Amino acid sequence: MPKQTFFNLPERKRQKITKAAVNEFAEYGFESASINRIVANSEISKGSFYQYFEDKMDVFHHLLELIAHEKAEFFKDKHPPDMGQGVFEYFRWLVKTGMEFNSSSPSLVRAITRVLFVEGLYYGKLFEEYQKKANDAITMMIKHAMKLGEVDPSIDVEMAVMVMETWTNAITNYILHEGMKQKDIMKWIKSAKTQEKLDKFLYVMEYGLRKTESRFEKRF
Amino acid sequence: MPKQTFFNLPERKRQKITKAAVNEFAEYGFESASINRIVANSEISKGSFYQYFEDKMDVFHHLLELIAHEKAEFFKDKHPPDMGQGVFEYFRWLVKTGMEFNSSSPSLVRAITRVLFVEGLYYGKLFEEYQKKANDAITMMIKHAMKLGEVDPSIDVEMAVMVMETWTNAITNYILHEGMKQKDIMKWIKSAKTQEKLDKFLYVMEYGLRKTESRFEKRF
DNA sequence: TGGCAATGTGACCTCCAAGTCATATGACTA
DNA sequence: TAGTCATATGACTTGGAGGTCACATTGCCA
Repeated sequence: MPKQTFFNLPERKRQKITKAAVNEFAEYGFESASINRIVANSEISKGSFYQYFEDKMDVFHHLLELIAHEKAEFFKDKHPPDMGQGVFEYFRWLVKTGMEFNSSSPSLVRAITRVLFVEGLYYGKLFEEYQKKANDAITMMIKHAMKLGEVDPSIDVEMAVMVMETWTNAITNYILHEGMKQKDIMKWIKSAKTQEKLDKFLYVMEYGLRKTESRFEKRF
Repeated sequence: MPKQTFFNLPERKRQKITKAAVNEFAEYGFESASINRIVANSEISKGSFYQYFEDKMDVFHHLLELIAHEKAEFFKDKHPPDMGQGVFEYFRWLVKTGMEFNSSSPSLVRAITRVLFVEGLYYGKLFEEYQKKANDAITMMIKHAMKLGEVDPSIDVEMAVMVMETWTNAITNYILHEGMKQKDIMKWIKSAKTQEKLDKFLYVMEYGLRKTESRFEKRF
């Protein structure tokens, strides 16, 4: 947690620092992020930085809190489909709405995912608790879907969770990577073409790659 | 490419250096790998290092050549199933045999995948050509499978390739991560339990997560 | 044995990182 | 106005990175 001094700062200054930190982590990841550069880009002195934050991890924590807050705000007035529609429909909504959120703060999301789910793979316990949070939510969803008989019962919960996480990550990476090239990323996300792409991703997750008689030509 | 001096070295010394480099990249990735540590762990002097290699990238290139060579050796006397068995059967064989290879040189594989497919995501053009090679092979396979009508035709080639790559990566990461905890990783890979796990991964890729009437209880 | 080319060495260079601290600034209070 | 306290500053310390180079050691051949 940043120190009180940081929260006493005028809004604009705080945002400038936050923005510089976001860009730094998004571009360099955690390990290679440089406090010197953050300081230079936010036009504060090195000494000030250490009056606001304990260290690099502390700034990153601030970003984690920020994204949690922003995500909550973003999802507050969105309405998920009824669970009666099925878990896959719910997950589809979740991913699509999640991507809209991502496109509303692409750098912040990129910074967080890069650190948590890419570097995090190798940093052991450092970021474990944050990864666990995402995991828990998906686990609950899967267990629910299993009870309803929507998920293939020959797949165990642990694996299904891993599949969904793998896909969420792959899609997020894909969207951020492609989206960064667009001039209006939100518009691009909402475009029919991108939405169709998302549908295809989720379709493959749901039905697999193999052509099977029963469902051929049902979609697209 | 390492300099000639490196190849003039006695086998044992060369192996010691290689081993130190492998461990360094496996543990720290490319960016954070330290030549000082490689030098210390291989018990050569800094000066010698620069007589053998141009720079950090040069050592890494050596590892890329090494893994290509070792992989070719490993696969030389393995026999893939007939293509008549179907592309998915072939892919299953490829992944399983690939995992056996991975367990025969886990640190080397970990070093390479970490750099190419994790850091590589963010380093732009640096490692592009190597990623492309893997891509091309899978693309060919998919196109072949499409012609034979094994892959769902509503999925385009590009996406199918991405799916297979995503899976190959996810499985490799999973296996290396879990496998590193085992005392005999090769034995663990070949165990019925692990093989079943691999089958399930590939089953999900092939048929998806959703329970569908037609194939329920056909497997496991 | 003497001489020379190839190989090996580590002190040293520059650069940049994280983190510290004596000092300056400026706003508010007695 | 004088005094006090929170805030701001950047020169400085330490440490480790990549890379260089003058010199030492080795091995081989005339």
